[in-house]
Amino acid sequence: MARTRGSSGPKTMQAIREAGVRLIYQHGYEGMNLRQLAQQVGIQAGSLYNHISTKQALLFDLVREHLEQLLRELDAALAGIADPVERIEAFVAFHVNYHMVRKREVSVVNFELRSLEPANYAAVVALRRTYERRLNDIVDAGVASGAFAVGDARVATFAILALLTGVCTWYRPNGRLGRDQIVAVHTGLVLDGLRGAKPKRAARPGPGRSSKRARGRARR
Amino acid sequence: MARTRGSSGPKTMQAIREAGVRLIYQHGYEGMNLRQLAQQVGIQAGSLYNHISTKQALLFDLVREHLEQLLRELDAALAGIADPVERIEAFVAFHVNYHMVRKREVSVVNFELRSLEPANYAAVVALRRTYERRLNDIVDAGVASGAFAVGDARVATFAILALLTGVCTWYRPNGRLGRDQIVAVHTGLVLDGLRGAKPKRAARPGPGRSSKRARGRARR
Amino acid sequence: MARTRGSSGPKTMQAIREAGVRLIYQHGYEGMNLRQLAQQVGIQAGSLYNHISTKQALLFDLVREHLEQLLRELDAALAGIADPVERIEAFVAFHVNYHMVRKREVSVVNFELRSLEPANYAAVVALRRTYERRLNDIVDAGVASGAFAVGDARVATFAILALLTGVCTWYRPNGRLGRDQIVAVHTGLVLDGLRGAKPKRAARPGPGRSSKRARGRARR
Amino acid sequence: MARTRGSSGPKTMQAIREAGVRLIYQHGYEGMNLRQLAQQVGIQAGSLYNHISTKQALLFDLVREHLEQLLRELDAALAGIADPVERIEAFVAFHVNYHMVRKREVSVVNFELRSLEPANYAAVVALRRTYERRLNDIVDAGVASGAFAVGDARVATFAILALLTGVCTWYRPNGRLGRDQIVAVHTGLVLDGLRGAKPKRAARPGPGRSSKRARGRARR
DNA sequence: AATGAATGAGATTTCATTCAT
DNA sequence: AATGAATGAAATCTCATTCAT
Repeated sequence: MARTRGSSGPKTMQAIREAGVRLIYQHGYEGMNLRQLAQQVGIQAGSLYNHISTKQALLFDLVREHLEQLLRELDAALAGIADPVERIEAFVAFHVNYHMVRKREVSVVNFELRSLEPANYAAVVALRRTYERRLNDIVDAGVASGAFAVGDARVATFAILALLTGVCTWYRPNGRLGRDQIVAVHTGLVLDGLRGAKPKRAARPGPGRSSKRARGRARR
Repeated sequence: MARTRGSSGPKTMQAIREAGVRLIYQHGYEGMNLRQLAQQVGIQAGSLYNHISTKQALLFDLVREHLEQLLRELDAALAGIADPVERIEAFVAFHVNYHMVRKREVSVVNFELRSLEPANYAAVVALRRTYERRLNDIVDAGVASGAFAVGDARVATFAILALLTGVCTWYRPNGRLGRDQIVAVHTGLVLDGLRGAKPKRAARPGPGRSSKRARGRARR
Repeated sequence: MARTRGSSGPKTMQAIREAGVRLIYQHGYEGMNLRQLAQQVGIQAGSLYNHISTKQALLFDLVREHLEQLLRELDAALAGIADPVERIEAFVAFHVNYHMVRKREVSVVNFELRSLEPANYAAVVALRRTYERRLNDIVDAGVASGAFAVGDARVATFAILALLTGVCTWYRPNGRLGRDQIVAVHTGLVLDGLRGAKPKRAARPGPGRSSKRARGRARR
Repeated sequence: MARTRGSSGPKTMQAIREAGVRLIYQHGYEGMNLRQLAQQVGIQAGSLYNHISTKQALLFDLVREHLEQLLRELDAALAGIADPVERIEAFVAFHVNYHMVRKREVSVVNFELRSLEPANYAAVVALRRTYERRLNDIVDAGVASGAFAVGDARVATFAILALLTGVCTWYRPNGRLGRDQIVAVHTGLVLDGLRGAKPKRAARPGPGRSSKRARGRARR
């Protein structure tokens, strides 16, 4: 007899989360409204408040949970790897894959932080810093071991993150390149950047400013 | 003689533009409201409509004008340079500097497109594609000449743009590094990525400054 | 137990409709504002939007529903009557009574059509045409049977409608004449007009009725 | 040096009047806005105030002037005619022609009175009453002379006005009927109504359902 | 846990009117 | 007599949130 309409039971919260990410990704936090959200979940707007406390709390929840999961999965992906080059490779593979598979969640995390209230913002930025530090530590270790040569480790860290994160702005699941290829290309770019390139003309002084070698791929 | 109320004259539109970029940068398009904007300009909210037709039209205007200016300035920066390596160097220097100096305008262009109505969105994306094509063409030319070796020119183009554009998310005018240093670091990263790196231990010969850009310092 | 704030329940929509007709009658569609309307209903202006979608939609709703009801009631009033004279009598009685009893609704329907958006306007005009056609058909039937003699059935139709509808502009419930008397006067005027009058005092017995056609001109 | 844009000189006020009537006819007084009006005149909205004092004053002006002209022209049309029937004919011809030729002005006068402020409203209604009295007096005179037989002279007056005024709601300059024909038809209708019709074929046999209507009384 | 109707604050936009030039 | 930019009030509409049921 009971309730005839809309979603129900313990699945509702999950549905809210998923629709929330989707809508925030499409319209931004400010641009999303709770009536839309409720409609996608299949309930009335007022009913959302049986599951969330405020719109802001929903955003914070989504962002924090995804950052925590990101960190957990990163640590799992790096576990047991010691060599900086291999750790970088693992990091790139993990980060790029995660950003392709969960591009919506990631975009929300990256672009909607400004809508967080100060306290929430601080908590989230701390998590993000932790993630950045993982990469920064690898770069530092590689520099220390002589595997990498970078002008500035901090800038390099940001640059790598920007480079790798950029993938979630253009990746399409059925695009020209498969995920493995995209990972390979980015791994090549990052490692090349971290090692420093061999001067093109190397030891031979001649004018020949060129020499064709598809080395990025070759090295893979 | 002079008008007594509020701001006035031909400077109002310029003030609206500037305050608009500032506020959209801070709060996003949806998060900005016209009362704030009017207040920053020093007029009443309704008076904005002597200068703009709608809030949406203001966003479109700001985005389009900045993309057009970006293109004009890029073309000026590349004018007269033929060699792909030098063109890349010029591109990086221009792009990074522009993104440091006008980080707000750039952020608005990059993050607020989703708030454009379909027709406006299409127009803006076309402009952005034109800009991307400039870089893509340089990469292609470099590959053709043998100066570059990349796995996939299109992905490389996106990767470089993401890398370089990322700078506007963390750059602070009085930060640790000066603008020239940041440009140098990024030039190094991009050229290394495009050329393919020398395998790490390769017996790197002498100082061999490959080009007039300050890469030596960056890599050090 | 009961709700504490404002009006509520399924009666609100009805209250909106009634207050809407009243206010549009008084101030016109453009002249009415939703604050007034909400106040008369006993809710906040924003709460109206739990019941209507836009102000325009409210007008359309009111107009369409009243035209549909008008048609339904007319058809009920004419049901089972075959003779054109009797159908005219029934039409006049119905129309005049309706326009006296619901003069506000009728005025809204007649005067506020120009405020309807094109699509809504078209729908409403179609309904009104249907109503006009009912009268036109009766006139045609009377002309065919020889009961009526009119110069032009279409003009006569419009003239009768104007004549009968005019009553709603001056009728006051407690005026000098009762509703039955007003109906009787109009029935007389219409039938006289449709049959063609006997020249007053005529003095000439003959068949009289000078000519059923455009007598005005002839007399000129 | 002198003025380069827009209309000018003594013709501006006339242009405002004409555009004002047109726009009020189309959108109603409340629905018309002064920017539209200014645009049709070819000046800026602010410049209107060199010619009018307020929007309300413009409406009052338009309405009053047209009513005064209507009265003047009516009196000219009736001058020198003594016989009630001929006076009615003259009245009908004048009124219908005026309402066909100036349907916009007339509609404004008829439908926009509710937007007049009380003082203006009173002045205008007084003028309109004067006009109605002209017709009422003719009807009374005809009844006194035995030329007309109406149930109630006052109702008949309103009915005739409604009937004749209705023409301005459907008349189109290039319609099926010419102005003369329309005048003729209405003259016939009015005279028939005023005189009382001769029962169609007299001595109507049959069961005669006609009698439940209170017509006998009305015509008495 | 859901509904549906309400609140109240605030958003964008409109508009008559003013006024220095 | 015209302009163009301003005011300030008010309009329609949106939306997060509350709450009796």
